[in-house]
Amino acid sequence: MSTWEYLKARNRLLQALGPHDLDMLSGELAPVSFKRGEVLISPNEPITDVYFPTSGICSIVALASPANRIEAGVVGREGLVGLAALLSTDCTPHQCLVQVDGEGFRIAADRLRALMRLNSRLHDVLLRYVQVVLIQAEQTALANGRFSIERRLARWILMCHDRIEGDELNFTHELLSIMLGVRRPGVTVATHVLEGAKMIKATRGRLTVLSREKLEEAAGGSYGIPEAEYERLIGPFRTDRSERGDGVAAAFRVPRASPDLSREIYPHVS
Amino acid sequence: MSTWEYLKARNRLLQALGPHDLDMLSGELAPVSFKRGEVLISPNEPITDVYFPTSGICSIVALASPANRIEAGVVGREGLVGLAALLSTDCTPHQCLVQVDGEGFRIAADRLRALMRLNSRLHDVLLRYVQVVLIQAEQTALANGRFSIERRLARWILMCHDRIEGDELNFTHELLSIMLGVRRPGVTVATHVLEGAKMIKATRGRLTVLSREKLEEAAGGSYGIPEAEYERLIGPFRTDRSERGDGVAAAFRVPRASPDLSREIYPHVS
DNA sequence: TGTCGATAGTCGAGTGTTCGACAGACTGCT
DNA sequence: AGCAGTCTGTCGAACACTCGACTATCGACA
Repeated sequence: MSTWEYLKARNRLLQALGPHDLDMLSGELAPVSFKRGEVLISPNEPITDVYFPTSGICSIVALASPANRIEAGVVGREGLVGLAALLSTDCTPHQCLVQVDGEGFRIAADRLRALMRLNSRLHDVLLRYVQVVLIQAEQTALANGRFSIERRLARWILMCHDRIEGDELNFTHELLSIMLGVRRPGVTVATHVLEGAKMIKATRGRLTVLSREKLEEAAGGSYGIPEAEYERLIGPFRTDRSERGDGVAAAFRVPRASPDLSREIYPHVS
Repeated sequence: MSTWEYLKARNRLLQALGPHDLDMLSGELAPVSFKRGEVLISPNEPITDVYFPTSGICSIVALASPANRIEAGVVGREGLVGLAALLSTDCTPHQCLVQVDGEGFRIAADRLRALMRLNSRLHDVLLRYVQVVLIQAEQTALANGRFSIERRLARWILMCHDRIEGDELNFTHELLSIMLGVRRPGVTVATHVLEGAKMIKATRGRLTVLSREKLEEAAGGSYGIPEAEYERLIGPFRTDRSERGDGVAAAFRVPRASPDLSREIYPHVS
């Protein structure tokens, strides 16, 4: 099995297919990389490709007007970008943009649809993921309506932390404020509270997670439901920080996608 | 064609299938009626049946705890209840309950899934509806995060008005406050503003729409995107108040589902 | 080493919403 | 006609968040 094959299975949806069904898809998948700020899906423009990230984070941004926008969902290596293409649709009014640099695989939307018709395992896994995204959006509606900035910030940090390796998130308050749909100084204040409680450490443009447990408490129930649903329907969700093989079957153990960060997180590897 | 056949096509998804594909489904559909307060889908309980309403309104309620809940979506005769069943899933953490009495048709979830595999038209229409619901949830996240009670109330009234016949909605402020996720007196105040601007008339437990145009203005861009997506992907959306046949092909013109309201809205029928 | 742009922190005033509590008004029932 | 329960309207205080404006700080680069 080539290095590409290993890397493909870093995306948890592709991993969930298992070796046999992934094989079927494999020829269609082309490696890509994502840069922060890149727009993967533009509102009301045809979706030609679907992306399966193996690292990095993308945001689904709902917008009513350019000034009125808010994040409605987060996608990382557990998911895919271009969901509308699975739903017999060619485009969507929302946007999907890259928040954290990463890599992944691209497949032509019409090819993926064709394969879904042929392969029921693929069909099932991807539709289950749709269910998770739907629940994530609904939970975001709940959080936005009923939780304070502080709790929503804790929730957001947890959701991003689930999708990265290591504990460092490179986000400015400005960016956070856009995603949460609040004012920038509001984020500054909320950050201080979380920092004061030793949940995170914040430095200029960077945010380090110190205690997930405390953050989950701070999120006050706004975090966890879509994540649990993912685990129930698809499989293990978070980036595992304690083990090497990510809990993947031996045949699917993969080298790290970002070797430059490797020493920091897994000091004794390589 | 029997009266049941006419009634089935009152659901806009079934209507969108067209006579031929609806025929395929028809034997599986059993008539049901919904009463306000009924819970059609309970959190984390198996979804055995999917419902296609022909009248009435249901809410998709997102909840983190019994006290923390908010409406994340609205379903009427344009949609279906039990979406998770289409997504290779047996249950969902959210709730679906009846807000306005109505009628519709029930089909066993596994039968519907089987038919979706056989009939690509059915498959497409239903997945497109999933896309609309997803966008609705994302827009709700946006509205909850960035719009005032007043705008959200206007949005909510419009969404319900789209799904009923006539202009009267029987909702208490208490109920509205739960759906919008705000305090009850907040709804009272917002109602007064809309009433003062002659957008609605409010009496005890009842709310009459006077001007959709003004309401759409008051909603300030928070209304319309999922509705437009529905029309683009599936077909006409709103309950048409100006015509008799609802714009449906002659073969699908139907008698009203709720004969008791009939005279009020269609005075010369029957 | 100094400059400059980007990021973070702070302030007082104003607004929208909650909170707790209660008073009034409508409606169905007896 | 009277009562009970539900629904609506209102109050002052507290709070969360916004708004506009400004300052402080960091860090890259000259």
